Amino acid sequence: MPLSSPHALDSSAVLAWYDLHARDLPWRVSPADRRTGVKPDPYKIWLSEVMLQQTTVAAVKSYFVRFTSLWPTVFDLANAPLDSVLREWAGLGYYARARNLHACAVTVVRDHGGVFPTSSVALQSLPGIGAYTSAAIAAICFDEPVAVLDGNLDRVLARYYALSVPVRDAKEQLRAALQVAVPHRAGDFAQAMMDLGATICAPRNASCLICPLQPGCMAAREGNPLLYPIKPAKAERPVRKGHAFVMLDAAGDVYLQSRPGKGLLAGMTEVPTSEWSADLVDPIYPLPANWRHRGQVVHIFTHFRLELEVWSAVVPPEGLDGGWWSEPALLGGEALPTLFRKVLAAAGLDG
DNA sequence: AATGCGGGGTA
DNA sequence: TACCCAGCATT
Repeated sequence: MPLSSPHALDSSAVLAWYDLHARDLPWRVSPADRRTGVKPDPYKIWLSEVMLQQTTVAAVKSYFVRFTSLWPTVFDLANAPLDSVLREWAGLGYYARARNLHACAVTVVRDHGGVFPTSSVALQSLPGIGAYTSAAIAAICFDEPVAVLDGNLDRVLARYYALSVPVRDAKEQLRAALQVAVPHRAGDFAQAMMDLGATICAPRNASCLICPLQPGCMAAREGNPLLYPIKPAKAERPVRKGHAFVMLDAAGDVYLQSRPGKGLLAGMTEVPTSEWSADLVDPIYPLPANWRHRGQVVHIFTHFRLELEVWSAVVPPEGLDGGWWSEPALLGGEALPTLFRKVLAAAGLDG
């Protein structure tokens, strides 16, 4: 399935569009500043790129500002306790990213004197930095002429070539087609293509009349660009059910514990729960008490839907092991993922 | 090559 | 509701 278009990908047209319409983002050096010699800070580009993995710009902005305020350099982040990094990451999702972020900072300080490697190949050996992120950092910070292929580019290129198969079945062909189009301004080109995908060639709206790539775009020529990219068959989302137990002591403090270091929500904070299974079984309470049903919480993960029945009770402070008691007013500072903030809210706590 | 891994914005 | 987002690590 060769890719074909009567026009090569016109990087000059894309750059000209970017010079006029670049998004203003907290981690970005504008094309105008870039031309005067301003260089992006690799630390901030790296941090933003990790946060942006499978995460929207809107969700990332406040986290990015918070992180750079707390830890302005890679040395600050490397010296921070992992626990505090996980706490600040809480709510952003994909928590392995936070662990890898900290591990990467430690590696850069210990093995590279606090200076990020400048090639995409070297960058990709660092924790949490894969094919996309290594290329993005190398292009944006150092103008390495490398193809930067993310979800936006998948969509833009699938439309440009009217790709008749799902993107995952033609990834390397798309990469090769993009690679030959990378211009001297490799960093601006990468950001331009992503901006184009985010604004003009969007998932549910394609503004072909103002698109700099329209002259060669096969999907635009066909007349229905939203037909692309072709979706692979979707698996349906199973349901898992269980119980969550919110325990309060006489002072009103709530019992919390840490999740295991691997797997779902690894290392994050939770309240005790039952096993999660396809069929709801009767609750087995952690302690005998006057348990009260406080309602149900529904939470959607990528690969399953979770329904938790929320129970609460006042319990004696002994008989529990491995966790700690937290004042309700301090819950905001705990590494609680959104699921357990919902559970606490159902039990009448702010979360 | 396929799977596990969050959460929110948006239509 | 369903989709999709500046993907990576593991198997």
